[in-house]
Amino acid sequence: MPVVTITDVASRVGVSVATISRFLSGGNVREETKIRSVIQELNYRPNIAARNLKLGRSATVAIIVPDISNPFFAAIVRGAEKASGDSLMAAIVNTDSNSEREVSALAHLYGRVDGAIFVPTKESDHEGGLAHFGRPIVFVDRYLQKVKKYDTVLADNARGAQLAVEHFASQGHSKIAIIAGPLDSTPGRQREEGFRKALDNSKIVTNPNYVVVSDFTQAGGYAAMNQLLDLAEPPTAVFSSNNLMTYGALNSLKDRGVSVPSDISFIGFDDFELSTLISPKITVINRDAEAQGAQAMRALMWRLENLDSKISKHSVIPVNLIKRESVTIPRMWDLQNSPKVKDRQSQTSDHSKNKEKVNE
Amino acid sequence: MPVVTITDVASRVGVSVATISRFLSGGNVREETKIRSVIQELNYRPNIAARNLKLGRSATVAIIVPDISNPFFAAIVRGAEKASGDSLMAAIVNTDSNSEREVSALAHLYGRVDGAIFVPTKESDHEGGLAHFGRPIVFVDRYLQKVKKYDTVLADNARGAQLAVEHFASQGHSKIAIIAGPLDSTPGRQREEGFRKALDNSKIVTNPNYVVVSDFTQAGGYAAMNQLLDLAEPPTAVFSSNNLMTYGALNSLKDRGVSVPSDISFIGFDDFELSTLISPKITVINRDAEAQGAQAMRALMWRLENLDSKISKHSVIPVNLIKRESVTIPRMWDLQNSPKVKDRQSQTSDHSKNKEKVNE
DNA sequence: ACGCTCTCTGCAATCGTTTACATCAAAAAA
DNA sequence: TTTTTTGATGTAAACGATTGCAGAGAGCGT
Repeated sequence: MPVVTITDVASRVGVSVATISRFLSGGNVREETKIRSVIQELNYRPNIAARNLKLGRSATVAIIVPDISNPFFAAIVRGAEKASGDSLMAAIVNTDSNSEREVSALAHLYGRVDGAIFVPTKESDHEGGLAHFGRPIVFVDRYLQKVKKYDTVLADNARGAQLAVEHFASQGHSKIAIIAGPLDSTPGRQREEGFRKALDNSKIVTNPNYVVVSDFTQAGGYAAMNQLLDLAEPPTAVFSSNNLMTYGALNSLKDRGVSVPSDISFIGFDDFELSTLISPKITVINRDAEAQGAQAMRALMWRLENLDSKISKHSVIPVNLIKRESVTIPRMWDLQNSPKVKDRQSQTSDHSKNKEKVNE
Repeated sequence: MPVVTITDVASRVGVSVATISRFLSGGNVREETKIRSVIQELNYRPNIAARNLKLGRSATVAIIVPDISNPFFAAIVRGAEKASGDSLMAAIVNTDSNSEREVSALAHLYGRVDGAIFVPTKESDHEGGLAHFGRPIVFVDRYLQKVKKYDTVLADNARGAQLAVEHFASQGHSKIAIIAGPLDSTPGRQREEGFRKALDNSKIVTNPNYVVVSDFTQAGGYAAMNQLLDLAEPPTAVFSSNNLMTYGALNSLKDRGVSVPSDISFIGFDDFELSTLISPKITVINRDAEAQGAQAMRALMWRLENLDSKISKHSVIPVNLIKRESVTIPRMWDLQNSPKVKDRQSQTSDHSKNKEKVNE
């Protein structure tokens, strides 16, 4: 299997390599059809390394995500990859939600890629690393306040929280809680802010106990929900700021025998596979993560073509409410007094029922 | 931001570029410390394209999977990427479970990568494309019978099916069914074969109606489970051959109000996130998918270093049974007669209960 | 017929490395 | 001391593409 080069093609056709090269880059050439057939015949493929060397680029972009196993990040990657077309190669880098690995990834990628799509774990300033990276970066779902020059693709986080609160309110809820993400992360902060603002709009006074700040992990969601349930006056509706915390919160509810939605109404941010398999089907705020990834890739590609443009672009992906079964009207007596969780547990037929089944 | 080359380093240190190059590739050089500091100072990074051009390789491998959004494939990718180290770049390619896109991906990758980890959708012969690709490929979870020269990393599929059957049998089940994957796919076939053999070992005669061949999709699992439930004498235990079909099967059971495990015991192949959130927690056959991906990458890297070796390597990833709540002993009367599904539905208090809740 | 523009072509330099080969000094062997 | 061995170094030729430059026809107006 001899490697066939542009020279082989040229000599076979009877022209110079320059002509072949020009043909390859879309120039006008006399022997077009013959060249085409010879390329086909010899199955010639341009040597990418040589081209990249000459052109001073790598034709590769990095997609840096905390965890590819998370369906949300997987969707981002997939959308981005799909949008990249044939001209670009995408190198996926997993940082395991580890800030240090983010900077080392950036350092390692330096000189190997033309740009990056970056979903940082925190908003910690990688500034040194970022500046040093020296190539276009598009941030997804995170907005570095200190460094304004980068493009971003965010979800409409505030709107999502607002939709959730409004839906709760429309069902008559006023004891509405949020399990928030880290306030030093863009989605964590924006969703919390949107939540507060929506409560204001609905003339509901915000109970500080109903805002518990967690960490976007399943364990965090579990603990946060426990904390809410332990309140003397627990909320009747809970909004969880991301999918992982939703898993944790639902586990907590399940473990404590609190029934959804009859005891507590629930909305999560970001849809998840299997959201329809669990009982009840969970109502969620959804966004098109694949579209978000695609948008990021388009933004990056645009920037690669317009390296000199100074203005940074920010796009926002819309969100929508998917109504399923986890929200209903609050119980009558919840509107009046505030029973202890304990009292309610004894009333949750679902739980005792579950126990029965397992032990039978 | 001037690009710093090996020449800059050389002249700064006061040696020739050859010396720097030798230092970079681990050779012995006099000015080692000085070189090191100059590289640091100038922040020199070797130009990958130039190196690849000279060395005639790309230092990139492709990881071709049907669907990165599937947690199983995501884990494969992750393990592979983690095992690749710094020397190799991994390009992920999604084929959307589309056989045509597989061959076009292979064609597109030709000349761009040094090798590939490939999880084909089917075992259809890409032979033309594969031969033409002309570089090492490690197959994951699929074994092309026609082309024996490739390395493979399979799960211990037969053993998995065997574990499931034995667990069912140990609980007293004999009406055991399988929702099998496509028999022209390695895992589909091996799991089905393992299932049959395990039944034999347990002296259980195989009821042909209890083997329904499906397609590894959620919809397929749903239909297959319906088919089993429609039998005059439905099984008391069902083994589903992959996670997607498990989702579908569970949805079917839920929709038809068949309670797990009191009405039917259930085991799925491959664990899934949230397997603990749904009621009951599903007992599964599990394998370490990340380890499988890592193993594949190691195999590929080994082969890249030993291109001439003719023997192909096949490794097998062990499986284990994770006991949870979806298996129990069959009902007494199921051991004697065979009631219609209809009769059983009226007995599933869980289902009516659910209905009540929704309508309340 | 002449010059002018226009389009296509080939030549050759170039991108930043690696490495075979020749050198050369120092260390080891004589 | 002389000869041989050793090991680091420099020189220069690749690797396979792109592209500025200049040349060669073709087409056209005068």
